[in-house]
Parts: sequence; structure tokens; C-alpha cells
Amino acid sequence: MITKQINDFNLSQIDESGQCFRMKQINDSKYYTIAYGKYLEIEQLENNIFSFSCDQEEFNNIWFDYFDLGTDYSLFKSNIDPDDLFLKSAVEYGKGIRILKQELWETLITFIISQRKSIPAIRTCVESLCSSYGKPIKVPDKTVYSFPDASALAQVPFEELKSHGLGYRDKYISQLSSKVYYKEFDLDNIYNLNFNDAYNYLLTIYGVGAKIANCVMLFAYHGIDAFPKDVWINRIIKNEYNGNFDTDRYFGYAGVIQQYMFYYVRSSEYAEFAR
DNA sequence: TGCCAGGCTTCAC
DNA sequence: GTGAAGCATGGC
Repeated sequence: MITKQINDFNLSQIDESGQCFRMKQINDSKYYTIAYGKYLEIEQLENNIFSFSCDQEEFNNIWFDYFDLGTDYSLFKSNIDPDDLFLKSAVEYGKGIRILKQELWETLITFIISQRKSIPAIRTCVESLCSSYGKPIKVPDKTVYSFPDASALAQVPFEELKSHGLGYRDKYISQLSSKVYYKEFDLDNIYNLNFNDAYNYLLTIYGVGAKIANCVMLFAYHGIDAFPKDVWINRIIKNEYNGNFDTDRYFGYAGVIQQYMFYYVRSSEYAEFAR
């Protein structure tokens, strides 16, 4: 276990910002998550002091980048348009959000599942796949499961895959798993491509359109200029920006701005703001 | 009970 | 290129 001082970092906000689906609250100040085949507990000890249930080496190799701890988010926040009252409120409300750097495969599959589903329903689906086809990870008081890799999902009979509440997305996941397993789709090469080439390659996947491709670019490729537009973001652009939000105003980190917006618009605080 | 969810494919025009 | 229909299922 190690202890770190971290600014602009709020576990609850990260958990509820709709970018990851496997983080869970243990108690008021403590969360756990599972990523890169590892189980991690994080506890907020004081205002900006956090403990991580791993050693320094694992922290350096995985979690430092996973939580994007090398980025100074105060710079993004200080550049907000001072006349944009909505965005100022959104940033204040979600000031501890960070853009996670998640595994590409998991992000792809979870966001394919996400289409036209609520976040609680996505979590249920993802957990069902993990507990059925993931690798067990033993921790002191329980057993958790890693996210299943492409070979594991590719070998699940289609009729069985359908039993996990995937709905019409079952065929997307089945086809993509097979293509990755048989090396017809080169997942590993995406990180060698530049932003536009990687984005366009993602769009060739059956079941992946602009929104999901942008989510993968933002939450896995860590292209923080990606600006996914879902029903909530479109609602904001319509209601708060008269149908036209200029992402170029935040060129290079528009995805971070998008995440503040998404987290805020779904809150009861925004309901007050909008009244 | 009915409505909506971090959208996409397909097909008409 | 744009627009609309159809889609499976869970959660509230």
C-alpha cells in the first residue's frame, strides 16, 4: 500500500462520469476497480491524500497513467470561457474528474454495449460477461474477474452470448471478437496510428459509429481532443448553446470539457441551474 | 406500465 | 449526403 497527494482527483466523480463501468464504491471514502488484470482499492484519507492498495512499481506501471496523474487539470479549468456560465458551473461541479486511460479492447466492447442503454444496465451486462468469461483474481475477501479478452469471447457460442442481456448488440460483439481472435482486425496496431487514422479504423468495425469511436479515442487511446456526442451532450448543445458549441475553443482537450458537461447535465444540480 | 437509455445499420430519396 | 425507421433489453 502506498500513499499519494493528488490534486483535482475525486473518486466518486470519476466513478459516476460514465467512462468506466467496473469501478465500485466500498464505503464513503473507498472505491475499488479492476483493470489491466489487476484489482485496486483506493481510499481518500484526507482532502487530497489517497492510498492505493498496490506497491510503487505497479502504481508506476499501471495506475499513474490509468488515472492520468501526469496531467495538470487545473490548466484546462483555468481556460474556461469566463462568460460561459453553464460550463463554469459544470467544471466546478465535476472538478475532480479525470480522463481514464483504459484498455482498448475493454473500452471498445463496453461502449458497443453502451449504445441505447442506461449506465446501470451497461454495468450489469459488463459484470455478467466478466464473471462468466473473465479470469478470476483472488483478493482477501472475495474473488473478482478480469474483463474477458477477445479469444475468450470469440469462443462463446452465439446462443450463449445472447443470454447476457446484450440485446441487438450481440452480433456486433460476436463478430468483433472473432475478427480480433483470427487477426482480421488488428487491435494492437491502433496505438501506432495517428488520431485520425485510428479513429477511421475504429469506424470500420460493424456496430461502431462516430460516438463510440470517439469514446474509444477519448477513454482508451487517450486522445483527449475527442468529443463524443451522445443524447446528453446533444441536449446540452441544443439547450445551452442554441445548437452550436464551438469545440475549437478548447482545441486539444475538448474531450475533458465534454466530460465535465456530461457529468453535470445528469445531476440534480444542473436541474436547479436550468430552472 | 410506459418511457428512455453515453447509437448503429439499413434503406429510401 | 441527409432523414427516418427499426432495433433488444434492463432500469426506473
